[in-house]
Amino acid sequence: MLDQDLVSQEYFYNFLTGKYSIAVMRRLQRNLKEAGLSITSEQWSIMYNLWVEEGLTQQELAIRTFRDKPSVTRLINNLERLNLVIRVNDKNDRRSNLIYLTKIGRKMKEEGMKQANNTIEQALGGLTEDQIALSHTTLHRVLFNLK
Amino acid sequence: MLDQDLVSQEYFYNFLTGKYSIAVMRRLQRNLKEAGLSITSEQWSIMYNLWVEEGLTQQELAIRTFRDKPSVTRLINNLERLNLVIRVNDKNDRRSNLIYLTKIGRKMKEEGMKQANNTIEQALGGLTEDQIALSHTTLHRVLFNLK
DNA sequence: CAACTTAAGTTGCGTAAACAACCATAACCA
DNA sequence: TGGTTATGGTTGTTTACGCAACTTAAGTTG
Repeated sequence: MLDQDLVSQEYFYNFLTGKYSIAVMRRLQRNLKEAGLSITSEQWSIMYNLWVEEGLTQQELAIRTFRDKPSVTRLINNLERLNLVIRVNDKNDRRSNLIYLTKIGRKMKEEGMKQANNTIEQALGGLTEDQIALSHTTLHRVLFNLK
Repeated sequence: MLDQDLVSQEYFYNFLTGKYSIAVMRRLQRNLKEAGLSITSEQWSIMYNLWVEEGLTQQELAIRTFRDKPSVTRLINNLERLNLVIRVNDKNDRRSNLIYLTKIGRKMKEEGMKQANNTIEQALGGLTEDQIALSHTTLHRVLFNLK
């Protein structure tokens, strides 16, 4: 590869180093904070999945958030300390913890989703529906390729 | 927002929580490791910028990698410990450090870029040039919006 | 049913992140 | 020129990540 290509391919390398993602997550974090929600964007990703469906195992949360098991263990630890979720031992499979929201955690949904949608609007401003849909396809494929 | 929307909008929320980015960076990490390069994907992003242009300040590296100053300080610390880069105090502005590659760091370029390109190929496999180009436009806009 | 394998979760260790507070030097400007 | 402001970098604290090793419980199979 020639050196000139480095610059023209900059987009790829930005992608590789998570530049876009850093930008989005940082903005989400900021929006959450300004709305008075003291959770991180990583914690948000767990909460989001529980807002969609409660009673997931940590394993299932790991798959859905694309994080590894230790990361989920610790995110749940922190969320439990914040009184947003609780672990309930599964009676049918004593290895598993089922994760449920607390009242506080459930109440957080409205504002949490609002800030998420805010962030998305800020990120995608000026793009057409078509452009957004096409990127969807692309990113979906990336996830499929790397799974 | 209705609950059904949560699922159809999943793509946006994956984007928000860095799911795509985690996938790509994890793969880069793995490819680097398999090629015998013991650097993290974050360290790679610093090295990449230095392979393009040496003698950047930490400030400039922070901008180019979209990281904050403390993050760069510590990344440089670790890279210096690995003998891949050195800090050189700028004689014209004694506040600044200019970052240069060592011989080892320079020699790493070939394999480092190869693994990066590998990762990109793996991530974008099955996508057309057009699709890739369009996503480029979209992500570029996102960065512009959030900068 | 005992031995073996798989699965869910936790712990340890090293690295990286955000944010705030800080130090040193340079630039401004009145 | 002396005081203020801005800039480049570092340090401290809390949170998060990746990998490997480990524990405990289920499932499998001879």
